[in-house]
Amino acid sequence: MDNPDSFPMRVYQIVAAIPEGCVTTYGEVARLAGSPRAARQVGGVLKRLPEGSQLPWHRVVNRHGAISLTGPDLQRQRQALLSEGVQVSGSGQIDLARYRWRY
DNA sequence: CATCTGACAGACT
DNA sequence: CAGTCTGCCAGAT
Repeated sequence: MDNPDSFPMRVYQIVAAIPEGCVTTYGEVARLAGSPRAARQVGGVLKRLPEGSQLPWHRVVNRHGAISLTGPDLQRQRQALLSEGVQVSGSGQIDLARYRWRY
């Protein structure tokens, strides 16, 4: 297991705190995790989430408010967001000004 | 141990 | 507005 201060663990705790019906960006998660320029690693952590994780990873999008995944993965994230009231265009575009979570 | 590769972002050209 | 470069850091090769 990772020690509590590891980057992955900090990311887990932050993402777990994002309220339902809201979204935030990879960069924001990285910033809150204490590594303002490690946005890319946030994606890396979420990508390797253990099977069956209850972490709301779908509430994390890129700085443009767009879903960064492609193909079927994009549709899964889109559906997850739609089901909790977040409007998402067919291409995966979200209105950040409206749904962005402010810490 | 050296390199490469990203679910990104910000600064710069 | 579209490329290009760099920081960051875990995993894979």
